[in-house]
Amino acid sequence: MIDDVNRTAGRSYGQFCALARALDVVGDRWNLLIVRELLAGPMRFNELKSSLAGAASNLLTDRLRDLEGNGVIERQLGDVGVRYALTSWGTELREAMEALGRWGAPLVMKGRHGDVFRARWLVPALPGLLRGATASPPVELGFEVEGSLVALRIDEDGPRAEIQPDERPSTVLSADPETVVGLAAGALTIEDAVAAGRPQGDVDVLRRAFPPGRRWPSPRPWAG
Amino acid sequence: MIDDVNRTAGRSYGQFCALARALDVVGDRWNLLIVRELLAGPMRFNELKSSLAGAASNLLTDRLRDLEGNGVIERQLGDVGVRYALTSWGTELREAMEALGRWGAPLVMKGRHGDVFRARWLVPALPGLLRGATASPPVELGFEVEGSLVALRIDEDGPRAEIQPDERPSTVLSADPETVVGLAAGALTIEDAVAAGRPQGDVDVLRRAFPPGRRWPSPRPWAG
DNA sequence: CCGCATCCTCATGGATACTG
DNA sequence: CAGTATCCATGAGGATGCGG
Repeated sequence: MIDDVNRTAGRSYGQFCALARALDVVGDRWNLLIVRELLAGPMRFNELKSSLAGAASNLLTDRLRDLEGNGVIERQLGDVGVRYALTSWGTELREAMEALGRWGAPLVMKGRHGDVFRARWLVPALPGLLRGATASPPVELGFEVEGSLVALRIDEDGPRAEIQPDERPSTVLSADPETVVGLAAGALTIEDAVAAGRPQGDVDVLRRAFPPGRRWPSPRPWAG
Repeated sequence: MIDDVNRTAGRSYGQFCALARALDVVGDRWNLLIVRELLAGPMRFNELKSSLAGAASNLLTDRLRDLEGNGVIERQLGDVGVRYALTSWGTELREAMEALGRWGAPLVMKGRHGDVFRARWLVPALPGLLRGATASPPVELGFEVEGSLVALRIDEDGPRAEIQPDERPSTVLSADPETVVGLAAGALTIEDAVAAGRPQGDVDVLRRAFPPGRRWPSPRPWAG
């Protein structure tokens, strides 16, 4: 408790550059993963802690304070306790994070190597990886992964996802994380995913959401 | 030299998620700033070192090795020595970095507080902040900042920038970093920038590149 | 000069335990 | 539930050395 002043966010790069300033705010370890969690909705401290296994509670506290002080997240004091939520400015990180996720998609194609998984992470990931997809009339479907349901809706405005929706879509694909992530990343076709999972409802709805022919924009030398 | 094996890139988040995997590769401190430097063209080690003042040389070496091992950058052994350049996959980070820069733009609007500046940083920043702008016929202009010339071309495909172009555009605005960065970030109008700088050539060319009415997509609570 | 490698110091991150 | 307190390992940052 010696000096808690000037505890903003680690060390600044000291550069007059928008990217460097952004990294001063969200570049520290765990910060963008906290934002990813909150992109699916507000969370309690212990929810964050359990979802971000590996982050110590003190570190999580530090990061939440930093992000709050910088206007990225806010503490909501409800009658049930403290909830953390993105501010409107924090929500605008979605575009950058979706772009980073698309860039990293080839890395998840190389398989899961004992990594942990949370269905909540699909909420920003699915729309990000399906960026540009539109459908009219809209397509509504769901993925059931490890007991959690993620709803995906594609309409004229593009794709959106939601965790634990109020009503269950009539078409749901139950599958394991490898299948759903691989499908979203383009490593699997919808036929692969349907074969590997347990489809419920109209398989043609799934085919509309994941038409064939999606390809990586450029070859990946290390993909072998 | 005890154990140099498994020195990939710091500590992995251990999450089966494209964003987390991406951050495993480029999330370490300085990594994205190295990529930003190389987005403007290949660089020598000492160029990187001087442009990224504050990064120790050993750390820079570590990061360059990591990025090379992960396929983001490559070492080019020319007759003049070693040059570092982005791979094609590394170049694809541009979209994510432009998005992060747009998100961080409000932070540079709050002014330069003794931060260092390099004209090279404008090369990814200007197109990122002008994203979506098109012009036909194309607009070509330049900014002269601290002795360096940055050319900006906007055509039907959008904006592109280049450091130290082969030929000097006929319209060039000489100004200080605050003016150019503020203009790009939307904090200044082109009239402000022209008044603060020394325009050479056709001011209407500048007006075409920076039409009035650019606004932030949402209010910034902390902007005061 | 260029391209690092070594050494040292201290701030930061991470794990465990504990408390209001 | 929501954090503190404490301790330790690691990584960042600065200075310097050194072969080519």
